[in-house]
This record gives sequence, structure tokens and C-alpha cells, in this order.
Amino acid sequence: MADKTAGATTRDEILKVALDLFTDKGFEGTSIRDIADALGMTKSSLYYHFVNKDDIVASLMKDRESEVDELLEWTEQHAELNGLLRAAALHWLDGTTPERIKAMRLAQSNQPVIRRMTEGARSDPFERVFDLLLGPNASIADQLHARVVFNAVNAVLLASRGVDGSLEDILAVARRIVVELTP
Amino acid sequence: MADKTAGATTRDEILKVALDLFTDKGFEGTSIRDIADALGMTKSSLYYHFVNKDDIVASLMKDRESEVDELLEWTEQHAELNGLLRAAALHWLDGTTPERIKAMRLAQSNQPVIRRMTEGARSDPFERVFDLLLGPNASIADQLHARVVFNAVNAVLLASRGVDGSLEDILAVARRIVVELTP
DNA sequence: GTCTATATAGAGATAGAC
DNA sequence: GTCTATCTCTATATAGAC
Repeated sequence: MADKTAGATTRDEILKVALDLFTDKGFEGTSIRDIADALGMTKSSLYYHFVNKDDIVASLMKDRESEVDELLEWTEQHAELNGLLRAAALHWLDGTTPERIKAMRLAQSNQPVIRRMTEGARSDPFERVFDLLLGPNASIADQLHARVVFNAVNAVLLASRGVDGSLEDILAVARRIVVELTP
Repeated sequence: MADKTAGATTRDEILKVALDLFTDKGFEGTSIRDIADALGMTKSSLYYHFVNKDDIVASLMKDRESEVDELLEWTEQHAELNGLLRAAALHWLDGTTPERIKAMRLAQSNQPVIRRMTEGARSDPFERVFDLLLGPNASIADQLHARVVFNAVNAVLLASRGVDGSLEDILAVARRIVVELTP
């Protein structure tokens, strides 16, 4: 796409640094100045690349949208499968990259901000996936259970404070959980 | 303790309102003014009851400390039990009150703030519990898995965005998850 | 215990030169 | 594309009267 010659493009560098800071200190605990300092540039320069602070985190989230669309498509194509919940959850798991993990951490660290920014947005494609997985008559308990299955990676991330698991460790445990929860 | 005559004490009223706002809009997304307005008083009045904004959220968390201490004690007393992980997780589950759930939501909504406020504090008693549950030679995977088991309620809460489950629904699903994960 | 008034600092954001 | 300088607003927090 872009004419990437030597290092990374400035915009990508900004996103990279912002992702780390937002995840660690929180969106509102991170000032534009913090990001600029970490990059060795001034606040003003950031506004050349992004119209405002929200725009930075919006860009971070936009990068992941297509993945959920792909999941929805996959689920539609396999709607008749037996054991669809487990299969879909494992399919989602198999697509988990380090980038997605970072985005998950970002979202977990900034729930109120993400909620604010996504309310009024397009309807969550994840909801469509659950409709397909569960059918129209699922109990509340089954709805909750299915969501936990699908959020296995999130659950491991949430629980992993204090343990320094590698990406492989996290995915392996998430996979084990998915299997144990879907007999 | 306090001479509670008519309504709740003002301090408790403040904590109640602050808990809701911090959970919904986030700690830094909620101003002292927001809290004061919701209570029909002025910002200054809040500073009579709490030395600063951090103090409010610190009080909120302090209220839960004894519960973890109790869990640690229970685990020490049952250290020789077979199936200790499941038993301890279910014991923890059985002590889950609406107040604890709210505290969990607060913590999940404000991870960076909580981290900042608890770093350098006393060592997490939860860590001691996991030491007892796992022993010294547990693999990273087993450590992660045990933490997920214990965080079943958190996992359900995290996954339950978009589903309006009652307290009973949430606890029932969490219990089911604990059982399924601990054969 | 609650108020009015105010101090102070830091945030996000813009203008305009280079 | 990055800078300096600056604007403006809002936040936390305090002083002191009642």
C-alpha cells in the first residue's frame, strides 16, 4: 500500500506507541503529550496525522473490524455443522494474532471509552454470530455460557495478571477451556 | 458503628453514587462535579468526606479486602482437600454478593487506575491462595487455567455485555463453568 | 456539614512559520 | 511533516464564611 522504504511510517509508529500507552495507563490516563514524548516529537505533530485523540483509538479498533466480519461469514457458511459453537470458537481462536491480543488488552483496559465510542455505531457483528450459534430460543444461561466460550482468550487475559504467559501459553489454555466447556 | 438514624450516612451515599458512575463512565471519565451533581450537592462538600478523588475509589476497594482474607484463611484450612481447586472456587462463588459483583465491575472498568492504586501496596492475598492451590511446580498453563477457574464470575461479567442476566443467572453460569473446568 | 469563590494546573486543540 | 507559541476549557483541590 504505502511506499514503505526505510523504517515504519510515522502514522504506524504513533499507533504502536499509543496502543502500548493506552493499554498500560488507560486512554484518559495517557495524554497526547505522553505519546508525543515517547516518540520524540511534539503534540502538534500528532494532530497532523490524527484529527483528535479519539481518532487514534478509533484507528486502533478499526484495524480489527474485518476479522469479525470474516468470523460472521465463516459462521454463516457452517451454520449446519454439528458442534458449531466449539468449531466457531476454535476457528476464532486459530485466527488470534499478537495484534488481536493487543487489541483485546486495549479494549479490556478501556471499557468505558470503547463503549462510548462504539455506542450508536453499526450493530455489533458479534451479535449476529451469536444469533446463528444459539438460535432464537436460547435461555439467558445458554447465551451467557456461549459468550464465555467465545471469550476464552479474553478470560485468560483477564485472569493472567501476575503470570507472564507467552502467546502460545495463552492460546493453549484458551483452547483447553473452549474444549472443556463444549462437550 | 456510626449512629445511623434515618437515611444512609452521607458518606455511604457518596460511595454508592460514585461506584455507579465510575463503573459506567470510568474513573477519569467521571468528574467530582458529576458525583456532586448526582447527589445534589457541591464539589466542595465531597472534600469534607474524602481527601481526594483517589480516596473515593480506594474506599470502594477497601470494603472488599476482608473477603479475600477470608478466602485465604479458608484455603489454608482445607489445603489437604481433594479437588481443592474446584472446592475453593465454589466457596468463593458462594460468597458472591451483589456488592462484590459491583466491585468486580468497577475493577474491570478501571483496570489501569486500579493497577496504579494497588501497585506498591501489600502483596495480593489472592497470590497466596494460588500458591496453596497449585503448589510450587505448576506449569504456566496450569497457573493460567486455575486463575481462569477462579475468575469464572469475572469471565461471565466480561462476556455478558449485551445480555441482561440477573445475579442468579450470572452465578449459575459461573458455577457451571467452574464445574466443567475442574474434572 | 455545606456553601461560594477562587487558585492552579494540565488537558486537548489550533494558528501559522519553516 | 514538524515546530513554537498560544488559546481555551475543564479538572482537581483549597480557603474561608455560615
